[in-house]
Amino acid sequence: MRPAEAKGDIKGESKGEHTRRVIISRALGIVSEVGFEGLSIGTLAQEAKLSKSGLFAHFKSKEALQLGVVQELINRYTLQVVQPALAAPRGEPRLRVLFDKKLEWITGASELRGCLLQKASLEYDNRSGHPVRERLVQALQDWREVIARSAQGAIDTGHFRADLDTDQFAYEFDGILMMYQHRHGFMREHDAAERARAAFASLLERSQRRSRPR
Amino acid sequence: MRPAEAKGDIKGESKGEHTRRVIISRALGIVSEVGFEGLSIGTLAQEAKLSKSGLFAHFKSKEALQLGVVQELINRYTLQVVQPALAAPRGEPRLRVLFDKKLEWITGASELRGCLLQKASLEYDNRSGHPVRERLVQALQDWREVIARSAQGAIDTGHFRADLDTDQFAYEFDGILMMYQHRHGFMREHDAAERARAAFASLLERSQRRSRPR
DNA sequence: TGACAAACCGACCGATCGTGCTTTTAATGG
DNA sequence: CCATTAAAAGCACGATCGGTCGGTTTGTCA
Repeated sequence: MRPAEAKGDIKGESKGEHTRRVIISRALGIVSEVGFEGLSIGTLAQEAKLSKSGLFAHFKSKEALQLGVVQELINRYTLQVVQPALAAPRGEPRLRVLFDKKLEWITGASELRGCLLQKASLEYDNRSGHPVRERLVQALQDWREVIARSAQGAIDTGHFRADLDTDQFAYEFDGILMMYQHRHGFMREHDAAERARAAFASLLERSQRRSRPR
Repeated sequence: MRPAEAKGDIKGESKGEHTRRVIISRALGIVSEVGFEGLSIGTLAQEAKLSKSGLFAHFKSKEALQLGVVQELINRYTLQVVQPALAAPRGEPRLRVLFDKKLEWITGASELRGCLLQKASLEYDNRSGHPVRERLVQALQDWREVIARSAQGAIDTGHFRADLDTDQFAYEFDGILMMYQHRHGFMREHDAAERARAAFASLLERSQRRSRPR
């Protein structure tokens, strides 16, 4: 019979599960280099030291492979960006952590270059109905809500003024970070992080209470 | 037969030049659908009603083709976004036109979906040394300077406060627009334009004179 | 340990990729 | 109107694409 495949068994990991993790890990590296659509089975197999068919046995299609990669990306994003923020105290501190962690995520201490979610969203933006696109849309909606709810938390704690539009806050928050991805990753500007932090400081200031008299 | 196609017929244009324009025009459409690297000679030839080799004769390599497409993109961008702004009066009005025109450009009144320059910049962001990348970097630096210089103009005309950091202004200006591309083109949010305009209004307000004492 | 399923491989498929080389067709100029 | 030249087609190449299939190795459990 099948071995007991209880969910989330990291220690008792079967060979196949281990290989699958290796594959997706390598795939992430490739995707960050040649883009999402540029990920090919052959190259990936070579990278993972497997035969094409051996690799293919783990995913019944390329689309499933792409979905797996996207899901892994989302998992890492949640782990490295969202969760540290949720662990921070509510209000402005949480938003600062959220910003800093995403900045780190984009800067890419690891081998990943830039925010692959953003990259992927541009690659799939007119692939209506494509499962990968739908998954990305959902993930990025979740992300937007994380920002907006954190902003609402800052209102509740009294850091932010009560009439702040939290969705508008999320829009500008993410805009600053998207621009950082562009200035840092593509334009290779050395002072991109300073610009981003300055913009964020400005956003925070004008979101705080009694920031402007009328 | 002289196919005087209603499509922009330039007077002293030889056959080859006309065909080249048709090719690049079709290529732009394809690029906006399948991305920049996804542009293939075969598909493009079919679209332009040419044989693969017939098309290939116009560009000695695929890289040259890509460069041609990028250049055409830059030309259109200059024509539809930058020049209308330069025709507007200096100061805040010019910046408003710059913003509106880029918003229209992203929204894509034509068949083009979203800002292909942004799309391309993400596809080539780790292709260091690639001619297409270098061309894009230069174009986007020019764009950044257009914004910054327009902001400087607004300082000179007295609309903006004298101590405004024009580069910081350009950063936030473009960030709002990049976010619009994401919210409109990918997330398909109906109120993306309102969000963008609100963010821009806020940016303008806090750039104006006597908005806040430091 | 033996059996059986999971994991993996090598060969192969048709299609398409970018790119040459040669030939034919069409435009142009004297 | 014809000769020259430019433009496009025809054809073929090696490589790679996603994907299939039959068989072999290897891990796991009774």
